[in-house]
Amino acid sequence: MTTGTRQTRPAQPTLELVAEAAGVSRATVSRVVNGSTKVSPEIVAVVTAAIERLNYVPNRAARSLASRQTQAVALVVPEDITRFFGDPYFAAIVQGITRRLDESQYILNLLVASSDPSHKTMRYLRSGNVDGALVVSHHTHDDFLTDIESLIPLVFGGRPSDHFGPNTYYVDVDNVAGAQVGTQHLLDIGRRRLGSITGPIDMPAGIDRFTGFQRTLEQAGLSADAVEHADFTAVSAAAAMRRLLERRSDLDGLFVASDLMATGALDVLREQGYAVPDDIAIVAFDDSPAAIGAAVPLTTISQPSAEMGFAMADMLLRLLTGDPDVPHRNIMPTRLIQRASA
Amino acid sequence: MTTGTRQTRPAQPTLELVAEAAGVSRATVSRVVNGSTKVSPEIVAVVTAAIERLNYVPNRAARSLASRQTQAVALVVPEDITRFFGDPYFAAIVQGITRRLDESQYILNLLVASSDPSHKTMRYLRSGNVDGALVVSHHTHDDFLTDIESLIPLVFGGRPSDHFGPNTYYVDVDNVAGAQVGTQHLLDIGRRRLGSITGPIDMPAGIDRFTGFQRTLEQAGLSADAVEHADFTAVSAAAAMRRLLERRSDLDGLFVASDLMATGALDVLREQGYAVPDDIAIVAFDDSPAAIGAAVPLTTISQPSAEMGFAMADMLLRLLTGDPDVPHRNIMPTRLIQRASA
DNA sequence: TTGTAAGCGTTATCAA
DNA sequence: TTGATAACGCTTACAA
Repeated sequence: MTTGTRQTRPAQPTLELVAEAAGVSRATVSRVVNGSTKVSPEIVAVVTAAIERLNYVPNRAARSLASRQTQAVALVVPEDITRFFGDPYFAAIVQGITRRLDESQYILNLLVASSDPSHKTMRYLRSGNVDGALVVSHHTHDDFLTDIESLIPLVFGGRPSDHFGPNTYYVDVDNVAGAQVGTQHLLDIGRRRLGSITGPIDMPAGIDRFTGFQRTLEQAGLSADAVEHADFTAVSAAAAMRRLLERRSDLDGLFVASDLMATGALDVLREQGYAVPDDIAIVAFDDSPAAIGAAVPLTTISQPSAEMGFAMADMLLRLLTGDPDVPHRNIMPTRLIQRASA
Repeated sequence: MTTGTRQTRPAQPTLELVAEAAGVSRATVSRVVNGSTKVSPEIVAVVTAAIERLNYVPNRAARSLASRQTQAVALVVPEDITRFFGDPYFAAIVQGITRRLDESQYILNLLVASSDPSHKTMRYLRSGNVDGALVVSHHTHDDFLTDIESLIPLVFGGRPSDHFGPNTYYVDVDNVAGAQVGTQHLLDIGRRRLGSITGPIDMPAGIDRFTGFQRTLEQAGLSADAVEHADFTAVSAAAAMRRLLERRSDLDGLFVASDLMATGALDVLREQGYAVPDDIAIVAFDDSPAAIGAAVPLTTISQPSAEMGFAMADMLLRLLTGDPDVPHRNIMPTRLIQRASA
């Protein structure tokens, strides 16, 4: 074959063909393919043989058109690719999701898009491509999903914004409580001049962890004004760290809303000659691989990211079976993991 | 609505409905939706209005059943999720691919699976889910794709194994030449006792980079037996580094087949008290973010990973249009990037 | 238990 | 330029 010869691609065998080869009707083949019990063993054998021989695989478009099901679910991530790949948190979530999905017939379609998500993603979800969707890293202004909610089941990773009603399904941790434990740990080891680098204030996880920090300091009668906001990236956290040090060079403790951000903060601290934890102790959040791999292994609030992904997928799958007793929320535990940074 | 009330989900409007609302035939609506020029402006206006009003979105299953096209392509990655997320190389590739695909109508379906790939992945590809596929991180034993090749266009990232004919499409760099440049650099800065940590020997990229290393040493009349194989992960590279040091504690230069692996090697070297580059100089491969972020910024062979992803997608898209002049290979340039490690 | 036949929501081929 | 009408490949009542 020479370059550019447009290849004639052999058509895949159809149900029709298998039926003919096996000497039965299309309906019977369909029953065999779908594992119906109401087919005699002999016929099953004949049909199965024909399927093998012809190397038959059902056409998904036809199948989903007829059955009104796709056997696929989407994972919607309203972030750009760089953030998606850059934060180990997502890796853990996806891992958990696929672990659950692998035991099912469902396949996963990844929709990672911050740019124009309202359009392409919406279209995708509304075109009947998937039976349901998982949503992580949800921002409060991402209200384009509210319409989708009435079309297909949605499960959120992290409490969704208030655009969504109280009947929304989600898996989360108690971010406020987690942040309180983390901040308290800094107090417990004797730190009193605490600062925080927060997540984005347009995300519940960002807000809640900040709230936990504030609340703990209030209760201790300390000021909580050494705060800078960032967006869960290392770069933004580094910038926040610089701003923080400019305002308050006397900090002795820092609560950072994610491990990845803590690595960014660490870089700046090292660069400016601060020792961690001696000068400044750090407690982070996530307990992702980034925590262990950090220049100073991070004391951090562990959340079971992979298990959360698993639970999300499980919740969605139950929803898809029409299970009437799926609880709307699943709040999973956090715990303090002590390492070198605090 | 109470917990568990099975929600009645509104059906999406169909072509039929739009046609009725606009007072035209289904065929005409279809023409408008697909941007046919042969529709009078007035009718276009009427139909468009009806589409807007009803919030119509075409059903993809029906469309692809009728048109025998899916407007989707797959990215097949025969690795497990952990490796996929762990190596910045994949992030760059995916970024390049989506950059190209975003300018098109096509959507991307990610198939990341090392376990039982022959089954689930095959089935997916053969079920008519996608019009074509991109394959990266291809192992020589991954011969399950050979059947697929006759069904849909395939474009490989990296030269595929010999299971595939000479008419296979792929985007690659000259790994042998790149490795030669890297190894030569170590010689140029006066190192003479060189070792290498290679990629997996079941991957062309692994083999070729090793070949480049060997060839350079041969030409210099030096021995190339201080070699350990790893699998492109940091962990495997760390183990390889330990084995290497056990055999040869007098190395003064090291060529490592990827940045990620170099970070694993660096950890071991630091742990065992070797200074980089003073005791041992290192040249790596990829020029991914891992190279800059490494404990010692890495001198490395840069390959244009994102551009390669872009080129792969572009090649596939051209193939899908039936373009008769798509070249079978696109070999992109590498170059040496000097940083601190050598 | 098996077969017949009517959809599923599009596109595409003809006529008009 | 527009409209019938027949596919596309499968599932699913309904009959037999």
